[in-house]
Amino acid sequence: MSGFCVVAWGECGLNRGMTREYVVHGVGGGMPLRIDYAAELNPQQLAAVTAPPGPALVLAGAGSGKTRTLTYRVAYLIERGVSPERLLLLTFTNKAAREMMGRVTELVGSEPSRLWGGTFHSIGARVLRSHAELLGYRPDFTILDREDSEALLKVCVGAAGIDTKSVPFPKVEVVADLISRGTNERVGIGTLLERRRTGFEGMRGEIERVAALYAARKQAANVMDFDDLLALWLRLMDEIAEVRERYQRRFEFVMVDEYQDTNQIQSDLIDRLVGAHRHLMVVGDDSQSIYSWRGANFRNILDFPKRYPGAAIFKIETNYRSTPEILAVANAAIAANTEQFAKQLVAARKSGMKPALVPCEDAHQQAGFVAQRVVELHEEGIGLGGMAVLYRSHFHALEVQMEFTRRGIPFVITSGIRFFEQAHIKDVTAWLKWTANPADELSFKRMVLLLPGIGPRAGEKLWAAFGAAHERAKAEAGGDTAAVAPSLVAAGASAPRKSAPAWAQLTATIAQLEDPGVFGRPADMIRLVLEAFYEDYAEDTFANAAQRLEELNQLATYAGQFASLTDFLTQLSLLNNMEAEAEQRADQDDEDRVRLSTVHQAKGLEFDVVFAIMLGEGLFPSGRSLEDASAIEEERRLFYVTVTRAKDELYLCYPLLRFTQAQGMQRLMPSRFLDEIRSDLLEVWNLRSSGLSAGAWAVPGLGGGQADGKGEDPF
DNA sequence: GTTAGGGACGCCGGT
DNA sequence: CGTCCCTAAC
Repeated sequence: MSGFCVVAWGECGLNRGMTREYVVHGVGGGMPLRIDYAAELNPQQLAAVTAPPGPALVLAGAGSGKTRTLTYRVAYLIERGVSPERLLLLTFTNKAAREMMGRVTELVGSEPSRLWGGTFHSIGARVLRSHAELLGYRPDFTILDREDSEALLKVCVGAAGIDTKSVPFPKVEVVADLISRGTNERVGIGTLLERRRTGFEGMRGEIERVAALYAARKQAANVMDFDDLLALWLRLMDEIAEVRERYQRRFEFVMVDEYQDTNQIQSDLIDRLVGAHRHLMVVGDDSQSIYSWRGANFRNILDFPKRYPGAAIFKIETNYRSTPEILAVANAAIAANTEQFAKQLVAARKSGMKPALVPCEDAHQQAGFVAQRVVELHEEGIGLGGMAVLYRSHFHALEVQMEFTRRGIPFVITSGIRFFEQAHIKDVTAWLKWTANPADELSFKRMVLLLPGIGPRAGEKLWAAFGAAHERAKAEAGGDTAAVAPSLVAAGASAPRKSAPAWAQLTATIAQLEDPGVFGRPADMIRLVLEAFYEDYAEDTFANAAQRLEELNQLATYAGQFASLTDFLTQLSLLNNMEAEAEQRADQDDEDRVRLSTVHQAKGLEFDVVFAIMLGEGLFPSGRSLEDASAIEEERRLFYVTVTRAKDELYLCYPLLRFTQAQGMQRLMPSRFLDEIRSDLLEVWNLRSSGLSAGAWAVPGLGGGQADGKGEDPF
């Protein structure tokens, strides 16, 4: 060995007196740090990046280089001699994980392949694959999406003998939510019921019984839902000392991004992962906590210093992203919130355009304005990829979508319907899921219900018949690995007579899928299902069969990059549409399209120009939050996130009228968040009420329009 | 027992 | 506007 460098860190933090040595192989002794940290980071960032081991809280305001700090921290640790496999980098979204890993790769020069980085859920899946047996699962478990888990839960409500018609019982969605919240917040269902006062307090016992049945069913089917990826991971760490010690030893440095979005189970997981060594760095911004509805508790970040006594605290407050004008609006927007760390974002950039306040008559005029302005800005040389339209809810984008389509403005939308949750995608993947995990009852039923003449009833019978046949086959084979196709043939005896030809086709297809030459190659498996069965089925079933088949072909192409079936299926379950798309075209940068996105999905992104639309009371803040002070505070944080996405230009738009099918045309109050901004921080742009054409509005400072009606009260 | 068609209803957000 | 549930016909 040519040499190794030893890094000793002692005398620091709570590890006073404890000296650790890290060895990196294959580099010359005493290798100097390749990256000039002091030159590439500001003093606040540098302090965090070079922080001594031990607990550290980094409070990084919007646009202050949070990701930069975290990636440099990883690079720094690696350069200091910490082996990449000793690091764990947890993020909240797949997007953040991908970005972070990409930047680390760039910085360090080559991909630190043994560095573990990803979302809590994906890391959980990874850990559980290795230890599933310890929890009564097999390593080939499949993952339920929301739809699947609600379907299973529905079965459990029935199995619990609850007659939902004669007894008032919450809907499955509500039961699912209760179970999920209970898991994520680590509280009992009774507590949740009392907290919500929904009137179902008396149903506590029944709901708990359903929850227990649901857990048992999942285990029997060898499937996990999203929450299990966290809950079972934590159980593993809590109950099995060997596993706990193994991961605590392995991950000597744990880093967590977006810590303000962690919920109880996630912060417990973090505690369990770092154990006694406490080399934990968490990064976040309490003002950007926007996931309380799924149990995120920004108290986690507020209380971090209490939870980890002696934690070093770093504040990074220089904002490099936005103009001072935009930052002033951001600071004004968040000021009304009472519960937050005091912090002051300091602008680093020079002055720019004052953010625009754009009252519109209705959503249609608003869409016209956005489209028109996009075209103008594009002509001024701003790339379409640098522009975004942000909104509270998916359906707010409808008019803008139509207007962009009409005018031929290229855009990408983070669609409300998830690609992987569409019927045709789920139909085909059910075949793959079931061959990967023949215990998966839901996938089996989805698959067989596609056949003509087979409904829920026949599906149930076939499932039972298959189970019996397969048990026999396994016993005869003397193991656990009998092929499933022969058992399917046997089960076919209980299929309705008229479905016999289809059943023969299905068993033949499954036999082919099981063939070692095909099994485990997801792209080939998808194509096989398409050819053998689904193309015909789609033609007969869907009006837009051609489009759906095209999407399935795309799915096959996407699947081509996966070496194993399990990897592919896991990825399918954990990635949403947009992320999969982003992965697919990661190398092409033909991204010259305006982005239409919910604020939630735009978190962590930045754009030259941001159009925030539908800023009306009941839309943003959403109607459901109006009665609840803490919900309003969360909406306000969401608004803060919206504003801080903008680098150069920000347009705050709202319609004065809103059409709902329930109440027809209604007057809409502008969002309270707009009222909270001092009026001199914004420039009012008045659109002509007669509709839109080029230059139809006052464009302060751009000379593009006439200043007619400027300053006029829009009401 | 299955499927097709009509009527009611809801509509935040994401792993 | 689409989904879901219920009912009536195949």
